[in-house]
Amino acid sequence: MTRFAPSPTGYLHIGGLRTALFSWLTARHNDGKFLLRIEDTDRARNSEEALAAIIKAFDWVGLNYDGDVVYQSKRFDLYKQYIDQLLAEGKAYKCYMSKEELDALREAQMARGERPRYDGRYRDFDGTPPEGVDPVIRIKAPQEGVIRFVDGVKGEIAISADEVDDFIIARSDGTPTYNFVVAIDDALMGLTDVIRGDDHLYNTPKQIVVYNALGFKIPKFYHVAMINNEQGKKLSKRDGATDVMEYKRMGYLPEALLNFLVRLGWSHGDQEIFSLEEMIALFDPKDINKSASSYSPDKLLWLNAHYIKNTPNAKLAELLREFGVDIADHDRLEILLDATKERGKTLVELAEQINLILEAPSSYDPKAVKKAFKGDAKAILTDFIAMLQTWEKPLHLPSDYHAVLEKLIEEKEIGFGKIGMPLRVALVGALRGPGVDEMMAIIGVDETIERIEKAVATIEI
RNA sequence: GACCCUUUCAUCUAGUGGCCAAGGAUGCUACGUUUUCAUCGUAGUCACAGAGGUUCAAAUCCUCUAGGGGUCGCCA
Repeated sequence: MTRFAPSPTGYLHIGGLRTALFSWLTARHNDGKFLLRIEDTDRARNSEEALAAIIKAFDWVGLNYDGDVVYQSKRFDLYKQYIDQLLAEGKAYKCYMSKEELDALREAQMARGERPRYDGRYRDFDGTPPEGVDPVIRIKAPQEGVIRFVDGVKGEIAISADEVDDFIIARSDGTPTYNFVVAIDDALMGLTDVIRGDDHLYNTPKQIVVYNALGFKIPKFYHVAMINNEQGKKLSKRDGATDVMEYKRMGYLPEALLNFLVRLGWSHGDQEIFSLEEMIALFDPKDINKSASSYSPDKLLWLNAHYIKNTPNAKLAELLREFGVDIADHDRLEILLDATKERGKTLVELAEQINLILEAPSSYDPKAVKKAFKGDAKAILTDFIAMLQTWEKPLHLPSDYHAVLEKLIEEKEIGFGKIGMPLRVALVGALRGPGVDEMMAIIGVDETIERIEKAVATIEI
């Protein structure tokens, strides 16, 4: 039983998706459940749009969660019960310290070179509380010893008790705080494995304090190191997209993104390509790396190219709709995509490749013209048109067109390049792209002749 | 500033004391295939952060130093 617990303050971050993936894989590997919980206890910072964006991103990559989404904001009554319980048991207490006093205390501690923390002044307070102050509730953390736990990634972690102060579990307005509700929910939802970013490492001892105070069973923790940029610094928008949905817009396939992310901080021998099924079969959180990894988009691009090549054409045609290419009903769909899908590393590039063929060239690349439209190119192209027009066999497949070319070469006693190059430029305006046979088969004989005629008209001499 | 985590090619990583004068992948550079581009194939390029120890033997264990990251909120 695992979970992903984002706070709805922005889009789904690429790093967040990796943690979610690790959790999801752990659950699926063990035939367990994967739950989604929204950490929205801070009402001031949440937004509906952010929540919708996160769910949408989950949808896109295909990580399914079990049961209903849990909203912490709807469980305040539950948390209140536990606060009252701790208060009644003397495991928590009211603190009347003002924010100003707290700031002053922190500043003084910093000045002395200490780690700032609450000094426990109201821990055993039984005097008269100051007037007009709404108290916060603090939990009693152990005052000596060390808090230990075994992290599934990092190994044994021991944090001295005096690093953990009596932290606030309820604000002065009565709302509960993060470390308190996380521990309660993780326990109540029955989580066995908590996989999260290692920026939470220091929250763990705090949450253990809550587990112990409430008598809950402590789950197994896994703290996954962050993803940095190529320079090893914190990943920012300048290093490329951090919003998961941005990858969709850039033409990445979700399976490529997931394959890329799973190999960031995890590996299984030398294997690079993992289908979702293989990931589920092979993933074990104990194999997660301790150290931070750097984000480098090259490999993602390579993976994306790989997955595009291996996606069925019908599926590709459907995906391409979002990129302005509607070829689902094209009668040469198979030839078209077979010819182009090895040339586009993203759906955006693939769309460009397709348009290059489907749309008659509006101009001819000057360099290509110089190279191809010379010598007797004009005459050869003209001859080719004539042959196409009088060809008696059907012209459907690339091989049909190839036969015409063969005949031309034979009759004129020329090399393939003599016709290939100018023909290519006539068809697409440049010296690149799929084979001319394929391209002619895709656009058909009429369009082929039209394009060649148009090109011939531009050739001087 | 204090505390915690971390350190193998440019990047992702394999590696748990001898199989490692360190393997795979991406990138990059050649060459081959291709009428072109791409794909694909072959080859090359490139690393154990540094210094001390322990040991017959260390990338692997220990110590220190340095780099990087994280945390110190009535945020999550």
